[in-house]
Parts: sequence; C-alpha cells; structure tokens
Amino acid sequence: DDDEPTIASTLAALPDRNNQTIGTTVDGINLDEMKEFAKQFKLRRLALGLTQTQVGLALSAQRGPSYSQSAICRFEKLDITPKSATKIKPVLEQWMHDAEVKFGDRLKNGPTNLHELMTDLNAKKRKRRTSFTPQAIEILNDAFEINTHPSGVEMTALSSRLNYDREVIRVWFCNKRQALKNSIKKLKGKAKHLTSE
Amino acid sequence: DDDEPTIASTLAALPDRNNQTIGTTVDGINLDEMKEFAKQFKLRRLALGLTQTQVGLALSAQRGPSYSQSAICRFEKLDITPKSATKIKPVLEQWMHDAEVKFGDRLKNGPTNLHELMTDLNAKKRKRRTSFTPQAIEILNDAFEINTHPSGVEMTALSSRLNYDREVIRVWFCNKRQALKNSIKKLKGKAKHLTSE
DNA sequence: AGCATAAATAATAA
DNA sequence: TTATTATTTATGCT
Repeated sequence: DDDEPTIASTLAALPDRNNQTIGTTVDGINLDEMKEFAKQFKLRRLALGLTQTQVGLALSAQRGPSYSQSAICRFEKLDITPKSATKIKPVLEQWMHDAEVKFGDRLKNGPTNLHELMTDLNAKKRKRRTSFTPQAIEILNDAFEINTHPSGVEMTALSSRLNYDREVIRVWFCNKRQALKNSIKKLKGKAKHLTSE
Repeated sequence: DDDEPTIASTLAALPDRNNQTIGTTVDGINLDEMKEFAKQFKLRRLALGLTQTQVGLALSAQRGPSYSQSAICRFEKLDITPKSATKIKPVLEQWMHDAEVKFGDRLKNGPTNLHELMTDLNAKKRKRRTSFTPQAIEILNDAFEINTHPSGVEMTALSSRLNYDREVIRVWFCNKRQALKNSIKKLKGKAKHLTSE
C-alpha cells in the first residue's frame, strides 16, 4: 500500500510541539528518532563530501539492497512511509559506518584517499564552463523561440551545426527554460505589485 | 596583482604529504589551517541549512564588509589568494558564530526559524555617526582646498594619519563636495534673483 | 569582487 | 527506476 502518509507529512500535521523533540510513534516506529537519524545521515554524507548520487552508486555496487539517488533524497527528506524508512535505515546506517571507518580521514586530508572509495566516483572533475559565440547564441535563441523543448533529433542537429557537445546544447535549453520561467515569475510579481497599489 | 596563486592551487602543487596536515605557510599565513577553517565553515553552514546565497545576502545586510554568493563559493573552495582569504576569514567567522548562537536551535527544530534568521540577520544597523575632532576637520579642509577629489592613495594616507576609517574619509569628501555644490547653487540663485529685479 | 549563466546536485514527475 | 525540473554551486568574464 503506497497511500500511507509519509513521515514528513505526519510530523508536519502534528500540532505545534513547541520545538520539542518528543517521541511521536506510529506502528511502533519512533518518527522523531527517524527524523534525527535522517538529519545526521545527511550531515555525515556531506562531511564525507559525497553526493546522493554517489551514495546511491556505492550502495548498488555492494551486495544487499540498493537504492537510487532519488531514494536517498526521499529518505533524507523523510518523504516515505514509516515502514519503508525502517527497512532502509539499517542499510544506510551500516553503509555510512563502513564508509566513515574507511574514509573518515578524508575529513582531514582532502580527497587523497578517495581513490579507494569508488575508483571512478571521485575521478570526474567538473566540466569546464563553455562559452558560446554570439553567433551560436543567436541561433540557439532562434531555435528556442520556435520550440523551447526541441527533440533529441533537433538537438543533435544543432549540436553538429554549431559544433558544441550535444550535452552542452541540452543543458543550454534547460537553463534557458529556467531563465524564461524566472523572468515570467518576476514580471507577474511586478504586475501584482502594480495592481495592488 | 591578481596573478598570485590561490591557496587551493598552492596546496595542490605540493608534493604528496602522505595525508599529513602540516603547517604549510605562505606570507606568514597557514594554508592548512585556512583549509581546515574553510571545510568547517562549509559544514557549519550546511548544519544550519543555509545556502551560499543566503549567507551572502545576510552578510550584505549587516554592516561591515560583505561578500556575494560567488565570493563565499570561492572562499569555501579556497580559490583565492592567501591574502584575500585572511581578509575574509574573520568576517565569516564572526558571522557564523553569531548565526549559530542565535539560530543553533534550528539544528534540532527544522526550518522553523528561517524567517527570523533572515529578518534578524538582515536588520542592517546604521553606522554610528562619526564625530571629527577640530584638528581633523582642519586637516581635511586643507586637503579639500588643494584637491576636492583625492585619489585612493591620498585618502588612505589621510585615513591613517587621522586615524579614521578610510570609508569615513571617503564619505567626508563626498559630503563636502555636495555642500560646496549646494552653496554655489544658492549663490547663483541669489544672483539671478538680484539681476531680474 | 560581482554579474551572468553553465554545470552539478537535489527534488519531483512520469 | 528513469527522465526532467528546480535549486544551488561554480566559473568565465571584466
């Protein structure tokens, strides 16, 4: 049954507990305790310098149950049922413990030892920021005006015409849609402001 | 000179130190210590659930030096010169301390206090009005008579000679020029008035 | 050192 | 789970 309420929603629906962390229990599961664990898990993950994606990959690389980036995300936000959380928690707890024992020195020493963690995980460096030529920008803008969601084929065509990586083109459209959305939001904000005066 | 190497690049160029955190020093600045601070700063920021953007906004809303999201980003990555880092560090340190004292309970209680944080940390306090000694006024007036637009170097010299903040000196000149302009305008107004009658 | 925005990460939809 | 959007971080410019 997936219509059960999530931990987050259950806790949110509670009357104001005046910032107390008390033992809210559902089906014998202590939600406040789970919340605290989720928070600490995230902090420990960040202290190790790991992303949700990396933890997900690491989990799926070992035997036993594995979870995706999205699953980690939902766990950290407690956007899951108490039952589900109870199943996931020990897996994460064990994995985090092992990771800290092995790579805890990274806290002090930077990414030196990371090599061992997952050979390829740490290897990837951030892609260099692309700078588009004005001509390319113009063509991209024209294409965007015609269609904000070009198909794969169209993007491939643009990619080869402009001689940029296809992925770079894809991201350009993502960011462009974002920018458009933001500017619309800003305009609406202004309009509202004006009419309300 | 902005071609000086950054802390990150300096540390990276070092021969493998076998995971030791030793005191690498440049210009009397301990780079390893700075690295540790930057790492802890990030962790503390995340523990408070704040983004770089939020810290940047909070900083720019209080008096004293302020830094943008980009600056915070570069500091955390140590993508800055040792000298620059030394200037920024105390500002971040003080701010983080204040933030933790005030909003540390957020660590336990979730984002309840976020609004308070922004409101409170954003409350920019007005700088206390400076009062100049008669001696200082005299020296400033003399300088103004020679040059109404002193260069940066000259203002710095005045600042250290008179022992006032450089910014205070800069503002004094701004205000003085304004006063001069006003008095000229007033004189002209009178003159016009007289001739037209 | 800050703006604009590309790229990476987290969150949500499908 | 995978695909996409939303948010945050990082970086090329000046």
